[in-house]
Parts: sequence; C-alpha cells; structure tokens
Amino acid sequence: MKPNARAKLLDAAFGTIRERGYAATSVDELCARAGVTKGAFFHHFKSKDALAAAAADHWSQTTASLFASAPYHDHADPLARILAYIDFRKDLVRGEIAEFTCLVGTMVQEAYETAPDIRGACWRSISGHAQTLEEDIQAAIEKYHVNGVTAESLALYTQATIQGAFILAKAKNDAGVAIDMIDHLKRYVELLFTCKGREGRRP
Amino acid sequence: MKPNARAKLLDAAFGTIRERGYAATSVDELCARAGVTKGAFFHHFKSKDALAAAAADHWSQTTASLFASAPYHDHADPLARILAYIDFRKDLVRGEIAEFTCLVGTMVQEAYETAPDIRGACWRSISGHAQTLEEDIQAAIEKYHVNGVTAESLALYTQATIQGAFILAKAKNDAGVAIDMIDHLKRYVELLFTCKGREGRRP
DNA sequence: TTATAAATACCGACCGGTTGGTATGTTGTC
DNA sequence: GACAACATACCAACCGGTCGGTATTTATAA
Repeated sequence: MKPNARAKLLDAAFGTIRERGYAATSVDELCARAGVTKGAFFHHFKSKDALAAAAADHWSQTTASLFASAPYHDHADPLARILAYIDFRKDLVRGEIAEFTCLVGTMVQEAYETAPDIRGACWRSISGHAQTLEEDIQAAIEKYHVNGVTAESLALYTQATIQGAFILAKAKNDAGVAIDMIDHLKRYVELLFTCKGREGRRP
Repeated sequence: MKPNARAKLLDAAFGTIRERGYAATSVDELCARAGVTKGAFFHHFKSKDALAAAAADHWSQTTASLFASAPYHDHADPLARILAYIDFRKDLVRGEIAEFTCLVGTMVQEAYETAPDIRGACWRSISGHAQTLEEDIQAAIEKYHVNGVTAESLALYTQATIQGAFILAKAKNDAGVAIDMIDHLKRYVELLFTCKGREGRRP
C-alpha cells in the first residue's frame, strides 16, 4: 500500500538524527541505514530539509499513538493522571540515550534559524503533545483551586523540563540525571496542587 | 599579549554555533566571520573539534565572570539569593534567540555521541555553573529545613529547566515562552522552601 | 479477460560545489 | 636567527542534488 522506502527512510532518520544530529546526518548515510538508494530518497522527498520536516510530522504521529495508548489515563483524579503521566515519562528513560531522547528537540536547535519548515514541524510536535495534557491539567486546576497558573503554560513546562533533562543526560552521558530532573518536575506538580493553603486536597 | 586570531575565532564560534548549530558551521564561515584566514585557524586549533572544545571552555570562563559579578549575590537570605539568580536568568532573555541561548547546550546535542572531548567540555560548563549555586541552595535547605532534595540535584534542575526553556523558545520562535518557563522554575523553588508544613519561614 | 497506456517506485552513475585539513610560504618580534 | 603568528594555494573526500533509465503497479477501455 504505502511505499516502503519512505517509511524505512523516516525510521532511519529517527535513529541517525537522534545520534548525530541533523546537519551531521548525510543523505547517503540515511539511505545506507534504510537500505534504499539515493534515487528513492529524492523520489519521496524533494530535499533533505523536506525529509526532516516529514520526520518531525511522523514523530508527532508516532508519539501521539504511544501516549494515547499509555496507561496513565486510567485514573479517576485528574491530578493522579498528571502524576502518572510524569511517572510514565520517567519509565521511558532507559536504554541508550539516543533511544529515549526527543527527535524534534534535537532537530529544532539546529534548524530554528535556517529552516522555518522544520522549526514549525518541531513546534507542532512539542505543543501538540503538550495540548494532550491540558485537559487533565485544567480539570486539576479547577478541582484543587489553583490560581496563577494556566493549563497551557504548565503543560509546556512539563515538556521544557523533559527536554532539559535530555540535554543534561547527553552532557553527563548518564540517563540517571534525567530521571532526577523528572523527579523534580513531579515534586513541583505535587506542591503546586496540594500546598499553599489551598482549600482541600479532596473536595 | 594573547593572540588575536584565536580570540576572534572563539568569539565568532559563539555567534555562529548558536545560530546554526555546530555541524552546520563550517571552518570557512568561522574564519570569514572572525576576519582571519584558514591558516590562522589551523595554527591555533588542530581540528574543528578542538575549536569546539576550546569554545566550550571559553564559554565556561565567560559565563563564570558574568555571573560572578551579577547582583544576585547581594542578599542576606540564601533563598533570596537563589530567587534573585532566577530573576537574573530571566532578565538575560532578551534580544535575538541566538544571543541569549546556551552555546554548550546547543553543541552537546550534536556532539555527545561522536565527540567525547566536546561532550566533556559541555558537561564541565553546565555542571560547573550549577556548582556555583550549590552553596546558596545548601544554606537555604538547612535554614528552611527542607528534606528530600539535595543541593546538587536542585542546582542541576535549574539548568535543565533553563535549557528546556531555550528549546521551546527556539521551537516557537518566541522568547516569551522561555520567560514563562523560568517563572515556573521560580514558583517551584518558592513552594519547595516555604510550603508543606515546614518549620518556619524565618527561623 | 486482456492489451495497453500512464503513473508511480526505484535505481545508480554522475555533477559542481563545499568540506576539513595540509603544505609551504611570509612577516614581525625577541 | 629562531620561533610564533599568520597568509595563500591547494587537495582528496564528501556533500546535496540531478538525471536518464527501468521495474512495477494501477487505470482504462476494448
């Protein structure tokens, strides 16, 4: 049905770009890893940048289905769902660094100035994923009477923290530091919703 | 005293790498921006990777002197110093994105797998800067009787959050979102030190 | 059902420009 | 005259991208 080479190239891009970055990834290397020829590459993508933008979009779809089927939605309390989401993100941090870090977070640092299409695709990926958290956050804000924070801003903050955790893991060459950072994020959410003289933990 | 071309190349590296990333920055472009020739480049640096590692070390020194002379140290209370540090980081977020984002945070994403020397220099830069916060954090932890958090871990968390804020700013092409993220960091620190039935706000 | 036209998927040699790096000067200073 | 600090010319490898061609699938109509 769908062309095979295209899917293999997008899959190869996930791996190679997360390992070496976008600019350092050559079209030839991508083709070799995907087991296709250069002709196939430029048949499916009009340029290397177009492949990158397509990879970012494909990343959005891949992560969307991963998180949609994840178990953290199965809590009655919205705050419990948020905390379970954070735990789930922590559980994903295992194996090689290139296997759990974020494709679009890596790419956007190289492309934000020079490639607007890639930048836009990366932002759609990050903000689109953040939006899937907004409903739960909004419900928790109302249930626990938190003020001074918007659901959109807090949702983005979870993503910022996780992206930063990945940078530290890469710099230290140690996944453990990323887990520590996500623990801080969880503590922040707990404090935010259960402290500071707010009305009730269970309304 | 110190050779001129070397300093000009390191300065050019700060700008170019933060704009386009490391791999996309060519030696020729660096030389053109610095106003020196290729011969001068390879006289001072044995390879492009060596320049990158030297730039990361120079970044450490530059930021160290910037923060050493910053006014946030002038508070009697250690928590006030930490919060003033966060405010100072927020104040630095202005102008073009490439002017306030972090060189080593950008570079390490491209180099962590393939260039151990660059990765090490980037980690020294990040963790070294975090260490300058540890003394204040440790004092605040003791003064406000906070437990469950180490000074080292919280210091690194401030850096992770700020790095993540930069990624979001690049993706959205908007510095404002970075400021929002740093506001969350400040709120976390405030909650951490003043909530949850801890003994006293002022001992 | 089958002949055929048209579109799609893919191949791999090739191209001009760019890349990081080198080899060999030249110049100024102690 | 020794040595560091540059400058100039050059190179082989690699880069993204093109192009003429072929294999395979799909659409159409007799």
